[in-house]
Amino acid sequence: MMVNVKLDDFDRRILDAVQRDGRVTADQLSETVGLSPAAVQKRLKRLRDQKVILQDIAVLDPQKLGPAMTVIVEISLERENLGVLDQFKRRMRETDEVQQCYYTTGEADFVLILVVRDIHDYERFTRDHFFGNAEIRKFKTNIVMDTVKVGLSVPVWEE
Amino acid sequence: MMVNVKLDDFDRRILDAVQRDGRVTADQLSETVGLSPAAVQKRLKRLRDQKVILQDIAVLDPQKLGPAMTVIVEISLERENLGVLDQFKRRMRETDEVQQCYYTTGEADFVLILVVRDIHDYERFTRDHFFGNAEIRKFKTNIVMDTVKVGLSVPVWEE
DNA sequence: ACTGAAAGGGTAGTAAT
DNA sequence: ATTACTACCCTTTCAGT
Repeated sequence: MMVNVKLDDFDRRILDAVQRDGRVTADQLSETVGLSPAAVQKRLKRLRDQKVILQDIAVLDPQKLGPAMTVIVEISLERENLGVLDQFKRRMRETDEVQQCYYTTGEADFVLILVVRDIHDYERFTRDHFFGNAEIRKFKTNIVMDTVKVGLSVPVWEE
Repeated sequence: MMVNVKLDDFDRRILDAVQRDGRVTADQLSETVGLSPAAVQKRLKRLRDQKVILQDIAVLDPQKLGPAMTVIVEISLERENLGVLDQFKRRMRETDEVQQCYYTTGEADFVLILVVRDIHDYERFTRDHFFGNAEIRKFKTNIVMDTVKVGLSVPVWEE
């Protein structure tokens, strides 16, 4: 379960760089962080092994793949027992249209970020996943008009 | 503003693969898509030039970087005029804690996904960005207890 | 049909990591 | 040593005549 990973400032600088651009070479990185290319590569390998770097991915433009719409949905469940919760989570993880899913406190139990083709596609989604599901008490839909900022970047804080 | 990029099934298979794992080699890709490594690379270059692939990034585990908390905030503005909107958007783009920002229809005007250190850090954020801002009518906070699914993956539809 | 241009794949050699 | 990049050549397609 090793949650305790200690990172120094070199690690932080590397992480800050690769989360902005994962294609920077160790050579370029060596200059910005102040280590040799080989040292940078060793650290990168360690950071991946330790799952500080979870994955390296390409970010696509949804629009370019065809008509696309982002929808944010807040869901309240009927009653929260573990079985229902886990089943719902599993289903969200398995569903392609679900880009992100958060289990939250507050008004909503879940917040989903979906990418669907159009409003009809979303209507179909609600039929398949919400109306057909007795556990869902209500849900609230927010259509995204402007994706102001997207990313998965995390502040790399100084200690 | 050439939005029209036509993609064939080869492109789709490449995109589907790299958005899951951006570190697959052209060699490996060549097998899964059925082209030569060089052809795959040429397509990757084109897809990046055409901004179908927007960026290649490393995804970090926020927890591993120190204490971290994800918060989803729904914001309603006082009155929506273009100046206020644009200024707010710009500010969100510039703020490190703001991982994602969406301008939406529905109950909320904006939905933010923040990554902060702890609840006190969030309190400071609200003071700096919400209470000090006369344009913000109200905001609703959802603390994330479980990040069920994260990613920026998009369905790569068949035509 | 014939030709020439354009697009895209493969091979192979070179540079980078 | 492995992987990425690229220059070169070949095939297919399609436009214009």
